[in-house]
Amino acid sequence: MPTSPKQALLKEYALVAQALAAPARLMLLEQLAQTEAAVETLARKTGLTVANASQHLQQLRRAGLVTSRRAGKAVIYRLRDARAIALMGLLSAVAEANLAQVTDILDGLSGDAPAPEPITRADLVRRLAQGTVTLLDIRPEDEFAAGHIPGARNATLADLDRLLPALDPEAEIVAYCRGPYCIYAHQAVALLRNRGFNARRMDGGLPEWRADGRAILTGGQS
Amino acid sequence: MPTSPKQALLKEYALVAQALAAPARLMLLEQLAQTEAAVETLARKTGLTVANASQHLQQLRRAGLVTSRRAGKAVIYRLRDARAIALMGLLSAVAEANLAQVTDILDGLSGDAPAPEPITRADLVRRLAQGTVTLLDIRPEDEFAAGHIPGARNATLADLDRLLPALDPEAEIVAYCRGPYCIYAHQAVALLRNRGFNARRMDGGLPEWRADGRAILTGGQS
DNA sequence: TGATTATTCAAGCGACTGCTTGAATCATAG
DNA sequence: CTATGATTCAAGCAGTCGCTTGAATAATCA
Repeated sequence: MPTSPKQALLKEYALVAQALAAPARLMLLEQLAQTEAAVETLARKTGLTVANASQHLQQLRRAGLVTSRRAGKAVIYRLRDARAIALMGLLSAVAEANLAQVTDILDGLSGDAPAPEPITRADLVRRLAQGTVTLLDIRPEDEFAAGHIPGARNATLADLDRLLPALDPEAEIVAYCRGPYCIYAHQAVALLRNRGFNARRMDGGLPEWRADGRAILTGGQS
Repeated sequence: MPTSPKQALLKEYALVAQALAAPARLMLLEQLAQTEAAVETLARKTGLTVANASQHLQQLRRAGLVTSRRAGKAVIYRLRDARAIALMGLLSAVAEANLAQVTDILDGLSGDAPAPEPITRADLVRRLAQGTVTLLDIRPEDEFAAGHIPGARNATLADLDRLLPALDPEAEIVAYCRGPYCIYAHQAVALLRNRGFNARRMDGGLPEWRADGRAILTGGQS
């Protein structure tokens, strides 16, 4: 018998979940959430071999999470729609809520003192309008150039110490990075708080900000 | 070196996705979204062997999606929180939006004419208050008894033909069942429309209704 | 206590995954 | 057309997954 429609449906749903079930593919999705990219670029950023990345990307495409198009000799992959971002976010939310392991890892990042609650994106907008907050984008320069929150200043973790003297010690500092799987912002906040600054994370990363339909600024260093 | 925190995090996230990556576990989650239950009950409802169901349930527990408690000689499993339902819903939403296969299967269920858009839960509430709609719960009687939407009438697919004469041919009929993975409501709507009734599905199933915080009626046949 | 019922454990199997390697394909540039 | 660069395909290997089977635990009941 030709397998019931119910079984066929469940198999398709499982296929989507399966696409999210490998760390390598989560890394690729995280990168793709920043901006579309060619296979070779993605392979380099994630540390995978090109052939391996290609295979993972094809699996993501089969699951309907990404699409690809040819551009000259390169093939550009991109997220299919914002739902993929929502799925990634929910996945990490479930993991953080229900897996003791995850909270341990994240707490470990923030050193001795517990990190404060992240600021919501809506609140951040208000604070930015008031000018009562310094916003840091903790991602590599090329990702910052591909799009960032207006008013944000780019800094990698390595840069951060050098940047400290230029920061207003009175203003609150908000850091963000790639999104749910990215720990740069966690680490930046920990470092800043160690130095005595009043720092916290933004809830979500740039992909979530973009998914909200909020303004994005494209182009070089700010 | 003790694997970077980043890798460790991704592995945990992947673990959650992996738990959703097998049709058998999706079936179990669908059942658990109706009501908590013992291993043997779940095994019978899903057609799995008891040992197999037990192993799947343990995997779900490791992923933080369900919890268990002992009750006499039985072990009762239940969803850990509403996030699991959200995750299941999003998974099916992505699959339906991005996988041609899925839409083919679902369209195949509804016969010749395409099915109308489902009614939102908020709209349904309004229509129920006005009394301009007949609500059908297309699930087995025991699940209906464990909780259903107030005002709903229980009917399995097999019952449905017998029930037809009692239905108001003028009123619109709305059907719902277990949730995102359940096709009973699809099938019921197709059957009713074939018979000339004005029928459509409710968006989501009982678990989503419950997750909204809406009223649930518990107890026997209505 | 021993018998019963519900669940879990442990071992084994066939199938599938993720990764590597090396060759094949495809589009552009000379 | 051939050469080059980017990607994909194909084969192979170690490791994991899902399922089955039969035994081992737990909690109740007579």
